[in-house]
Amino acid sequence: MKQAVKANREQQSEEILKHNKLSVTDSRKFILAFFLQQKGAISHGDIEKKAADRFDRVTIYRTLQTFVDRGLVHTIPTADNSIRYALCKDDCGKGEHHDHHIHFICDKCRQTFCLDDVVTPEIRLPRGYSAGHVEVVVEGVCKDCR
Amino acid sequence: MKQAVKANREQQSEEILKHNKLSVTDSRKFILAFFLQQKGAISHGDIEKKAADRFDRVTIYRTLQTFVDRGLVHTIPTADNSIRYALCKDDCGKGEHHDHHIHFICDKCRQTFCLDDVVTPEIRLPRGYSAGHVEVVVEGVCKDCR
DNA sequence: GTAACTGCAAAATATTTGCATCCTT
DNA sequence: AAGGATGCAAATATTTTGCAGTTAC
Repeated sequence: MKQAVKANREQQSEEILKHNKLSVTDSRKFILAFFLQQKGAISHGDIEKKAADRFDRVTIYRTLQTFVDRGLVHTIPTADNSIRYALCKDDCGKGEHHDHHIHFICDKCRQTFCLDDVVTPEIRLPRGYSAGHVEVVVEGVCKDCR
Repeated sequence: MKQAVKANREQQSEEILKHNKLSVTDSRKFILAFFLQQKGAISHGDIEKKAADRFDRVTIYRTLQTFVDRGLVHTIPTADNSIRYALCKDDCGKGEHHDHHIHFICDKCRQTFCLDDVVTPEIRLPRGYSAGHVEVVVEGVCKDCR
């Protein structure tokens, strides 16, 4: 059963790659499957821990960059200089992300989640400013940790 | 006249340091005066460029850390792994920041501003989540660049 | 005088780049 | 076969740590 789930993720990864016109390689499949497996967002370090023996650190950098460039994955800014990455649910076009959900970082488990159902609020800016992307990051305690 | 303004910032820096029970040293005065002079938020690199010949890089790291710890300055997360720092307007207590303004990053000039008048909105979280700090970062074009 | 701060050296960590080789299409 | 992806080595950049000397109070 578990095998089946894993196999499913692998297949799903492959489809996502093809759909985005990226060549299907081991590292891309692996990293994408890891994203699918995770509930939350992951960092470069998380991937490295999981795959250090299988892929080069540099490959992970390049793969993540490719995913971000192609709109498969978006970054979540944090205050501690450790960028996290999460799968885009919608079809984000090349170079243009249009996720409008907020992000949640749990103070207890330190996991980062995309709250897909919570839409970023309208922000009223002072005269003269025009808004593009709005990023909301909430820190608190997640439903599993309370 | 310019001299007077500068001298004023120096004096102001000294007062802030004393008020926060920090010893008054050259590097702290300099960095604090730099914050006062800036409209926007600054990065470690900005300070280093300005003061590389006067202070050690390590001193800048430690000074910034001290300021954050003591609540003089808060950090602004960015998506490109380059933390920015800005003065706290309110009296933030040791270890506890309570700024509730949003941050704005200009796509043109790449400056980061604290929009002190724009209050962070209430966010309605899904059942089970409890919110602590809410960070809002808006990207767009600032009033000087449009 | 004492505790705290700084500079310097060095270690540890993180990220980027060039290039030869291998793999996907 | 051709272009793209990977691994490896090395260059760069960033951040942390230890310690000895200096400074603020």
